Amino acid sequence: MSASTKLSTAVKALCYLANSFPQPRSSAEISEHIGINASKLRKILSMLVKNDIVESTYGPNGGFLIKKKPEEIHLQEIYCSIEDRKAFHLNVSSQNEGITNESVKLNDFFLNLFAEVQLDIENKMRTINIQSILNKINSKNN
Amino acid sequence: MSASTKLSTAVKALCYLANSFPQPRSSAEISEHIGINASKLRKILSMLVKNDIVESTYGPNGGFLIKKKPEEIHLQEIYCSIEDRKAFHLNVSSQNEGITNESVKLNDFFLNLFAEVQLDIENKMRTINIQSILNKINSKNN
DNA sequence: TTATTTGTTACACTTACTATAACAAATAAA
DNA sequence: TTTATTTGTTATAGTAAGTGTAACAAATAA
Repeated sequence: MSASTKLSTAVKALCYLANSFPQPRSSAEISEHIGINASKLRKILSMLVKNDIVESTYGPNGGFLIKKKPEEIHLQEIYCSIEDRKAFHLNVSSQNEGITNESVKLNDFFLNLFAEVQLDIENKMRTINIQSILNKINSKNN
Repeated sequence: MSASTKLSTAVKALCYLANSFPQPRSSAEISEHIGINASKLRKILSMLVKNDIVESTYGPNGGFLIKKKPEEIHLQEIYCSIEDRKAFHLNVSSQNEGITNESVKLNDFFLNLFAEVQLDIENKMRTINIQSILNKINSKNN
């Protein structure tokens, strides 16, 4: 599952949980609502639980409950919770043996460039939160 | 080969060709210099040839020659030459059957967001050209 | 005619992804 | 205490994608 797909799945689940609050929803309910396998969804949600964005209760009438206010949950925070590798996964070819000094410098150049792009993306994601997404979704009524 | 690895490989080759001008270099020479398989390199360079960034001559003493001035070759142009899919490959989960209207709207939201990020990256890549990279590489003399 | 070089295809190998199943751990309700 | 339910995690079988290299036709200079 790609990083961006995971992110959009997490956001769909969080929007559903935000609208359901304070009613807990099981992985079965959520997965049916947003169209994804329940087991896969639990993997994603369990990471949101570890990062205190969502709380879970076991057993009958249990499920997942949103733990923070929608306007306090930013895309960046969600992304960091579900993905350990850096956003959007940029590589540089780096063979460490027998390459020229020029190649090493170019590798550094690209690592810096990709780090900058990374930071731009993170800053953009920080400006977006679940509440603003909900507003955007609801404002268009077609 | 990931998009970003391809890009850095192409740039390494172009820097080498810029410094070699007007001496053509064979794929064997370039691949040895930058540390990559010659066959793979030819695949990348053949795309630069099709986009008039590099020219190639067959036969003895043939090889690849840079065709434009280093300051006129932008990262964005290189990227478009070697990659058909959009930069950095962002996905949105989109099952078309049995999903809610809410999910559809969220998919649209993410497609728009990723398109914006895409544009930001492209604009950044347009500000960088081979000459500016060569300058940066040479300015640090460690 | 020969040697060389590009451009492209093929292929075997490995790695990664995907979707689902299965089940232990936890817990509410009966 | 027992049962039903739900999470969290592991396993697994199947598919897809990436990797590195080889092979060879097309082109061309010597």
